[in-house]
Amino acid sequence: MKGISRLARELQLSYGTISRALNNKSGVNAETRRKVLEAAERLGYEPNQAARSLASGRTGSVGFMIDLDHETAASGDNFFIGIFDGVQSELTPHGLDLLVLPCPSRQDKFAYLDRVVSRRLVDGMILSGIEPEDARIELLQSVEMTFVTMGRTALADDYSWVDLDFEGVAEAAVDRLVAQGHQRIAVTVPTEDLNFGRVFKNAFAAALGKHRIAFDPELVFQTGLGEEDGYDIVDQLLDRPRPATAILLLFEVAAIGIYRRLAERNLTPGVDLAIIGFRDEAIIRHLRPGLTCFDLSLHEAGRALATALLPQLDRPKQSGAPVHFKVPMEIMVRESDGPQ
Amino acid sequence: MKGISRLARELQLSYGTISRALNNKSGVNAETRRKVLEAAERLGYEPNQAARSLASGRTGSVGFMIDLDHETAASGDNFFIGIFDGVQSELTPHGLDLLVLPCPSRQDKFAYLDRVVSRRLVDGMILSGIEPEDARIELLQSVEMTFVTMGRTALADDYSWVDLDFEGVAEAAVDRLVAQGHQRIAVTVPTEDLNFGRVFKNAFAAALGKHRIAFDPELVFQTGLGEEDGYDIVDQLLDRPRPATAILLLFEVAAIGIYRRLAERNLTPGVDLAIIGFRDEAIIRHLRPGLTCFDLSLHEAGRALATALLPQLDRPKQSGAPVHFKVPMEIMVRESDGPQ
DNA sequence: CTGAAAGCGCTTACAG
DNA sequence: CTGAAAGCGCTTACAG
Repeated sequence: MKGISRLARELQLSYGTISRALNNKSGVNAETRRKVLEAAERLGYEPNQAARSLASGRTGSVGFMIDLDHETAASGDNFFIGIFDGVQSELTPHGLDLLVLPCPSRQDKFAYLDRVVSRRLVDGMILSGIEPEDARIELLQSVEMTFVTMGRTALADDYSWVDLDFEGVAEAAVDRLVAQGHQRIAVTVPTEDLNFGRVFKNAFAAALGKHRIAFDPELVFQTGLGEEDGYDIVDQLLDRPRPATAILLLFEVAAIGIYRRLAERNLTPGVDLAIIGFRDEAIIRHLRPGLTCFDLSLHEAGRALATALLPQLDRPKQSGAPVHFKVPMEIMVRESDGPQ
Repeated sequence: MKGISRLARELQLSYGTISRALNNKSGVNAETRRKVLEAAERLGYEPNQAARSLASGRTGSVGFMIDLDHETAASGDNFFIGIFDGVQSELTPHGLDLLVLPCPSRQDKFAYLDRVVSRRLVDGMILSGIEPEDARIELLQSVEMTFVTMGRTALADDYSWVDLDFEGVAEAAVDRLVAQGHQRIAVTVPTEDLNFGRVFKNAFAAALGKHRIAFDPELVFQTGLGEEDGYDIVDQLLDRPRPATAILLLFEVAAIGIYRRLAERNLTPGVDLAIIGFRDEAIIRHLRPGLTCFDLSLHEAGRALATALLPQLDRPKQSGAPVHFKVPMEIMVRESDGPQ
């Protein structure tokens, strides 16, 4: 005698009434509901999720797909931890669980997602590591599964996404550097086929354009995400006919490598090269002079993802207008970006 | 007409036969099986997981519970990414999925797990962030859910665990430092109530004992996991009646802070203070002089977790002897731990 | 080797 | 407001 039948016998009520009471459906006597809830609590009853899913067609959970691929994972670290927490904070009150679905590094992302979706493991999906043309989006659209992405594709229009405000970052950084007299501003973007590199580059070019500064492709460096990538770039920045006087980074730890190489060359950040970093993470806070970079709330990003997902989850199909939310990033001025 | 019934009509076979063919059960004609598999492939059939779970009592997935708590999460980052990949590599061939279950920072870990277990979301669990006395273990034992832990409790005997070889680390590091003339060796352990701090401290005391060096509690520093915690410790190490001459770390990034503070005091790692770090992560590889630390395979750790879990998953109850596996950590000698 | 049928533990129209 | 019953899509003894 297990599950709901145990409650039914204990309470002398039908399955239906118990189910309705437990699920907060209308049309249950308040006193009956109280009794059911009390008995459930007392007997430690939790509904069997498989049975519930099969009967209702809903799993009560949301999947968050991440890559276990090395390059992206390296930057992922604490990034996703913060996001997950934000997502949960919005999901839990709605009785929804978050299931993180790690796609093995060896496995094809599309095939992995296809299987998750076909097996009906979750009611909705959150995708990350978005590529400029990401087939996963069409997959989810074709099977009518509710989803939202962390990051956007090149044609970011007909679905909901949340992304960092790369445009805002590019503009704030360029505005500030130009105001300080810089004209030769370099940027780093990922070598990967990740779309945010493209977004950022475009935004950067636009920000330069606003100040009537020509965009120089030679000052765009496609690099990995590591500390060593920052290290390697310094000589390329400085030892050229027209050296860069400033650099804007998309990865946290690259700044550490830049500082190190500058130190080796007896140069000073903010004096010999203006540097603006990306996220204000613990790992870069010890740099001296302090690294000017951007503050953002991962928790807010997570909440935004859940918030975009929830209405669609409640009433699928009636999609409404897609949500496009850019998580604001606020510049934190320190000492690494002095005048030219 | 969906799911298995579509196949049934297409093939003119009963549900039972199709199910048996799909699930690789014995007693199906080879030709029949081939036809079923072909049709399933062609029609893109994937069994509904809820129905399958309800009927079979097995979910086909393994849960990996992680904390979203800040302190532990900070170190977690790439650590877990590597482990997940190792776990998957063993699970996938068995048709099992890995579901990462992030416990929100605000939520009680026991209650979170209790709910997961009661709802029968997974067939087996992997636990991390193990405390010296971790009630979650008794919970899983009492409901007879298969599990293995990443890390061990104080009484690590009647269940399977995989842990880093803290004993090996302590011994190798102490042996090496003592051989170089060090007698005043300090260590950092987590302030948290995480058991690995305890394990490491005991192993460290034992390693000292082997060399007949008294264990001095004043040289054990309970600190956070951050770079700044390393920074803060340097003065405490050196500005005391009998200064420490060496330090052994449990966290990767603490070394960065130690280097920084030493540089400020015009002291050199490996000359004025011997330092042995923990994991050989990208983030510490740029340190000069190079940080002596330990190499380990996260992938192997993940594989060990899955390997310990799989036999129990196949035949529950017939537990067999619990697996206790320590992931070897090999010392990588660089320049930060010179003679006294 | 294959089929018919019960059953897994819930939810949800449908009556009353 | 409550009960009786069908049904969600599979698996698995049980016959044959």
